[in-house]
Amino acid sequence: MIPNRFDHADAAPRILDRWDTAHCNRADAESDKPPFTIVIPPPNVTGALHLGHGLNNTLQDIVVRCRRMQGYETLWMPGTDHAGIATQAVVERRLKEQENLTRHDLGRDELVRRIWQWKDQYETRILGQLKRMGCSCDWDRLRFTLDQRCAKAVRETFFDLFGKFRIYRGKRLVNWDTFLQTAVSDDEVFSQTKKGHFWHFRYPVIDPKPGEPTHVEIATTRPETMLGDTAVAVHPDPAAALAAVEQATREKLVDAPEKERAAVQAELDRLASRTESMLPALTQLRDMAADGRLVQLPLADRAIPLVADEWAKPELGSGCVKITPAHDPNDYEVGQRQSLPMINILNPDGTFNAATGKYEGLTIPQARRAVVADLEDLGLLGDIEDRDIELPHSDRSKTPIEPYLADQWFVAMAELAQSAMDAVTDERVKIFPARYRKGYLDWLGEKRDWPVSRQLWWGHRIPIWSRGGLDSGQADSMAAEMQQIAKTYPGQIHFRVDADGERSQAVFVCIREENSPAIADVESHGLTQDPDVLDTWFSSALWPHSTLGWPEQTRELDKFYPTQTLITSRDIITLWVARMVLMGLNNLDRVPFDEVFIHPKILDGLGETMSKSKGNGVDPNDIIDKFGPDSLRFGLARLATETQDVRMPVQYECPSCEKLIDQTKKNRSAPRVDCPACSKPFRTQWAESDEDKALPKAAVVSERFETARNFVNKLWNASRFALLNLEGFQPQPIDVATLPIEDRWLLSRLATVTSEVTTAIDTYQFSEAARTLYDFAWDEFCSFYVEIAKPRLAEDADATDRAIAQNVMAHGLDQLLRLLHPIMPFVTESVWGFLGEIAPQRGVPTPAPVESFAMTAAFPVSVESHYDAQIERQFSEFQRIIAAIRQIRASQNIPPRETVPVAIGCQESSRSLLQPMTAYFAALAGADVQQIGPETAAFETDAHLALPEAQVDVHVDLERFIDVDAELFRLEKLLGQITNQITGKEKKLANENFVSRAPVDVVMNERKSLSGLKDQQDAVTRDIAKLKQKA
RNA sequence: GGGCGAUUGGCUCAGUUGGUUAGAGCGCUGCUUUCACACGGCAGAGGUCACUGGUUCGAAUCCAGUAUCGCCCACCA
Repeated sequence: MIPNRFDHADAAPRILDRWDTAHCNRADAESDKPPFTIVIPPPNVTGALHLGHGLNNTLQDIVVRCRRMQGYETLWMPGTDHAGIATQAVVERRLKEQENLTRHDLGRDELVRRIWQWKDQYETRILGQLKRMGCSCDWDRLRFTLDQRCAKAVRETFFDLFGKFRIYRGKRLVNWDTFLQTAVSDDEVFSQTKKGHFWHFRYPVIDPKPGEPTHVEIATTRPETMLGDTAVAVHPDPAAALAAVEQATREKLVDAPEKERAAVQAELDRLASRTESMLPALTQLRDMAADGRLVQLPLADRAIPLVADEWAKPELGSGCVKITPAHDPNDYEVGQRQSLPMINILNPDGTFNAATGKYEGLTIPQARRAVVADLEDLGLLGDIEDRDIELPHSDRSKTPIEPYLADQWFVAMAELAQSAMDAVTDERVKIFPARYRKGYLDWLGEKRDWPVSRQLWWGHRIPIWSRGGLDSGQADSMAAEMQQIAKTYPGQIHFRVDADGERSQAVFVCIREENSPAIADVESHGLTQDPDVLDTWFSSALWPHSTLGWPEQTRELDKFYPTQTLITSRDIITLWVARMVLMGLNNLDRVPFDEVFIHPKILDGLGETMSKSKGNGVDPNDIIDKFGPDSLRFGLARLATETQDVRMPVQYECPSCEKLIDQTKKNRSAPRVDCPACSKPFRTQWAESDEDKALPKAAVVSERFETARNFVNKLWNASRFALLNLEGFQPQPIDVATLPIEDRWLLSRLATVTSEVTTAIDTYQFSEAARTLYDFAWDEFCSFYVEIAKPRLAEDADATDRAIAQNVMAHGLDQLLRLLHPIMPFVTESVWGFLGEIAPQRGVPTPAPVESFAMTAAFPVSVESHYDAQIERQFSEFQRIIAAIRQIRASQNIPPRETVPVAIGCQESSRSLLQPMTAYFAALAGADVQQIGPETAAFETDAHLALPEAQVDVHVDLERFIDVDAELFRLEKLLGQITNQITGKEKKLANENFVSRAPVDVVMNERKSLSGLKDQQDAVTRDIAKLKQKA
């Protein structure tokens, strides 16, 4: 009646439905129970979830379910992240591909509307994935980083920081994406090596004095930027700098490996000759710089200064370097140090602007050709070297990045960063594993101000209105007007007047609320709102409190903040975790979470991170389809160890024959693959042609989940056995002390396992928890307890004992289901339902009615009084005897159905234990135990195995089965092993140092085990002699 | 360039404070299909724990160095 496979596809949706109807996931802010809160790391709405998210959310759900069962008022706050630039870029790219439109064709409102559509679509998909995995979030509380609640928190925070002067405006070089026309953050930039050139050219010195050079030679990979040059730099102390480099190279030569010596030597020679040939000229240029001398910037017809700055490396190029502060990050630094003007030569779309005169309107490549040609005409062009150039590219648009000077809003980090560092150093926030503390502290320690403006349309619009170009009189009267507005709407605006360019001033007003009446007043004075939006991490940083309703003083906030733990991946420790800490402290003066657990990353079989762009990404849904949600979860938890990233070889599943085909670099980027098994083709995510698209699609899966799937099946079937044998179950109180040894053994093991699993989950050792449960369920509960219980549960068994066995079995299964539920919620809930029907009241020692859901049942607490070391030791003796009999049987090829006579030589104390277990020897090893006790005699045709640790001799009667050769082979091999060990131990004990220095108990143990081995050796030798005599 | 981590049977990984014969799953070999489960059961083969030194009575484990791989950060006129 109950099928022999767990049908997850059928059961899981119904179980989800039942949990949902009973509101099992819901957290109640009015509850008296202690709170336990986790906020989800909100997945980006850019696309569907992959296995990395699968892992992240599985681990959270394990903790959440465990705490819920432990009686906490548990809130797992779900939501998604608007992911600013990433989402906008995805939608813009699609717009381009499908409709050949840019965002400017649509306009701001329409583009944002399209992105909302996209968001709705993917949010639905993401939530569907999470729900299918069994994530027990409180779905009614679903948040989005761009929803009204979050918007309110964002504005309140911005307003507060602005008022505290922790938000300021400044010009900075940003990574400019000329395609998307926006600044992108450093982490959205990747480098690509391109073939390029190193161009040398000369700038004329203005009015050279006699003996001075007429030209300064510089070299660059970006000739067109010379139009924005505002200086030429030379090192302030070229002699010392050269000497330092030479010294360093000489030291390198000393310990350079053989194959590199020649290269290092050549470099040293080059430096030496360079010092000789160039030092005088560089020194002279340095003096000229100190003298304030100018050079003529060709094509732009500007005089620019020679400056002395350490950025100019005398060992490189010509030793002089052109300085373009507005278009190069390093030159920008030099410009700041040397107070140089900064000339922007680009328009936002990457074309040259009016400042470049006749080059206006040219694209960068066009301008480059023009500049080079013009310099050549002027005779100022020198050598052109070939060179590989690392060119930064935008991760989003895949186009080259231009460093670009732009107005940006910044968050001043000095105090905020310090507060977040303190929280970790004084352990208000604990990071696991602890090694990740360093990265967190180092990054915050730099206290670099946080640029928060993004030139995007998708995000929280910066709540600042401004008007620039004011003279000082206008600025004063504007300030007075704003003062008036501030009075009219108390607490609604902050304003300040600031410099705007060289001569004029600007007024900036920050408005607190989205629908503030102050907005109309402010705008009536000609102020307009900043078009930029905030960095997506600004709203993410508020996630733990914005989702609970801050800045409102809600019951939820009171009950569920601060949260207890955060489970996330290591690449956002700085971007997200650190910022949540400092924002939590700023807004609520309390850290947002007590503990942070950083879990491993999932890599594919080639050791690469999974991503859709590589084609090795795995959709959790595909794994669920093939293996079921419990297998997905168990498999991930089992692999999530503390030290290692998870290496997960990935396969295509052939849609025709269901064979798994290993992914290789080659086939994972192909649009179609021919199945090597059935030779039918299938398509991949890359299919483009209509022909390919018509093929069936292969799911990308991993056979790594097979073990977990088998485990689910094992548990299901053990449960099935128990259920089938609980017929007529009657709850009754149990006197544990009078139970047979196997029952007390099970209770003792349950006590141990419960405490181990609890500790493992408390300390984020998910792999350990999963393994402990796997081993216990499979090797102990199924392989021993269930097997032993079989005769006791049989219909013809003693009725009294059968009733007891049923009670213990029901209890054992009950406890196992509870322990496994956080990791495998579906199969356990399913079995829980069946068990509840047949045994609605259960428990040892006192039966009680059970909860209707495993999900809301109490998590087991280790019953210390059930732990019994003596029983566990005795039982393992029993297990070892079983193994010994099986070993002998196997070596003799005794057919499984045959029963063999067995004699067990043991101490008197063990006899009373083993005697009642005769039936189990029969059931587990096909043994007919004829004698047990100290005076046991060997059989006439005897196979003998000594278990010295247990002081037990196992004899099997081979009368009917003897295969002399096989038995001799077994004994000779055994003798060899024993002899080897004896040799090792004798050697060890002969070592005077060992005997005198090692602890007494270690030495004693060695002696004891040696004498045991020697007895065994004698016995085996005798057995061999006897056997040979016989033969 | 700086930091972090890894290197254990064919594959993927465990291995607690140094202490008997280094474990598991998959794969492999042999046996096994009325009796919960063949997604099962039993037995077995397979490892000089990356390398070189050191500390120690004793090292997969601690220390130093080397090699390879991975991740993060910085830098690249």
